[in-house]
Amino acid sequence: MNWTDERVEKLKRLWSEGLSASQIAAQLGGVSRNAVIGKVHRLSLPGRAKAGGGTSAATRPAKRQTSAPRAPNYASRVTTRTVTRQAGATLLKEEIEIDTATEVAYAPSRNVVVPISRRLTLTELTERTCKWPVGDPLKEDFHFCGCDSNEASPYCNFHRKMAYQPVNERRKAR
DNA sequence: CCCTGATTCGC
DNA sequence: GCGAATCAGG
Repeated sequence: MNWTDERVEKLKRLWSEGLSASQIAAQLGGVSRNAVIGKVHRLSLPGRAKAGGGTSAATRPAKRQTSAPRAPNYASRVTTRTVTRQAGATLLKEEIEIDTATEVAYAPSRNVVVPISRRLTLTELTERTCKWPVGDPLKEDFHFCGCDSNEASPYCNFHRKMAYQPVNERRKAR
């Protein structure tokens, strides 16, 4: 794969947006993260602040609403909470709005923790990321859960249950 | 072990 | 110019 003008432009754009080299490589396709870094240097693009060691890129805060089906006839309060966590390639710092009614609807078992989606695109999935699709594939917003899938399953703990458990198990558990 | 960017150097 | 290997760090 050679560096066409389009690919170079895309590289510049994504790099300036703060995506990591590996993420850019995934989106461009056909190149390694080393190739991306090498190209960045050759283009004399500004490196990441903090010379001499990998400072993680600042991932832009993505405020998203959890638009899940609302439980009817339930008074729903919306709480806002800020969550920060290091998730492998991505520093996630997002303000999330949680509809309490939605939480109940999707987490009927007291032991289940609803994961926060890493919002990965198809090319960013690895062998240990949850491949549960989120949203409408025809929409821009479409992404995959991307949480740690614990090696055995293609899904994370939560979505594995979603995938393999019949709906009626939720009733029984309660 | 996962990841990050930086540098080197044979091609 | 390119990028794998390597380094150095979180």
